[in-house]
Amino acid sequence: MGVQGLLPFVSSASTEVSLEDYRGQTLACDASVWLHRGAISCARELAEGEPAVGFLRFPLRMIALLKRHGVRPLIVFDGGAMPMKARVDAARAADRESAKARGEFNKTVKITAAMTQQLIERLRQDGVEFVVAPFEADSQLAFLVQHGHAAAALTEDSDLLAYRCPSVLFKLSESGHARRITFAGLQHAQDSKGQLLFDGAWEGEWAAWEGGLFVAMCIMAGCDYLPSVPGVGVATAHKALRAGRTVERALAKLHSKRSGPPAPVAAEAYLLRALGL
DNA sequence: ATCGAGTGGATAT
DNA sequence: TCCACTCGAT
Ligand SMILES: [Mn+2]
Repeated sequence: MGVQGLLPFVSSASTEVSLEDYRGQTLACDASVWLHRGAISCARELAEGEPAVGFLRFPLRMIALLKRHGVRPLIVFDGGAMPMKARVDAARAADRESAKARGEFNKTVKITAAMTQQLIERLRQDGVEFVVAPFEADSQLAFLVQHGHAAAALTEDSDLLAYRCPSVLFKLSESGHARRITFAGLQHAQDSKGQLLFDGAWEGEWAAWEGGLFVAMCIMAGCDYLPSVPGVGVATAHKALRAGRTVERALAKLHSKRSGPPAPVAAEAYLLRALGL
């Protein structure tokens, strides 16, 4: 899921880059999207339990693409299931079941531990480095970049920005080009009218976003771990935080303007605890 | 304007 | 594992 609507919201902060820009460097690669895309090529076989290895082709091709540009791939796999993500996991399992009933095999694709293990065996043979994250790959990718083990993360997941990953590459194409968003670059993100989103409204505004408001915005707009607040997306969360300048005042503002059923209390409690407030 | 639910898509020839 | 797009509701 990621943070719904976040990438379009901050797209002005993205720049076109080439893998050539990372020649001689390491990129931490999100294995899950590559595996899913690969699995589509043999979705029916996988759905019917037939032996299949075709799903390996796409990830191996992407690794070859990186190597061709002199980039060292560090493949990051999802590890254990996150207890807090059980709600989303259950919803996806139900979606897969109904898709199977309708014969839409593309939507039944589930990456199993056995499939992950097959790719890992190939990586071992090929001498490609990899790590298995304790839980989701998202936070592991951010960690690797934050600590200098990789120059950037290569993924499709907007959650990497919520995890404050310093540099993220999205939408890699066969030509070796991608869109890069750096966390620091968010300071210059603009709205459609050219106005800065996270700086310039008051003295030191960017420092406040960098120091926690941006993460709070992502959580308020909805994450996989909590039921989202109805009617609040990225834009509304951004406006409330900008007007309130603190999470507490932003939440109070949203409460006061709220119509309809009361907002879930649990989400707010978790948010405040997550932010240490 | 903004949200969110629904739909379609990612492969490969 | 995710995203982009459309469209009705608010
Ligand atoms: Mn994620």
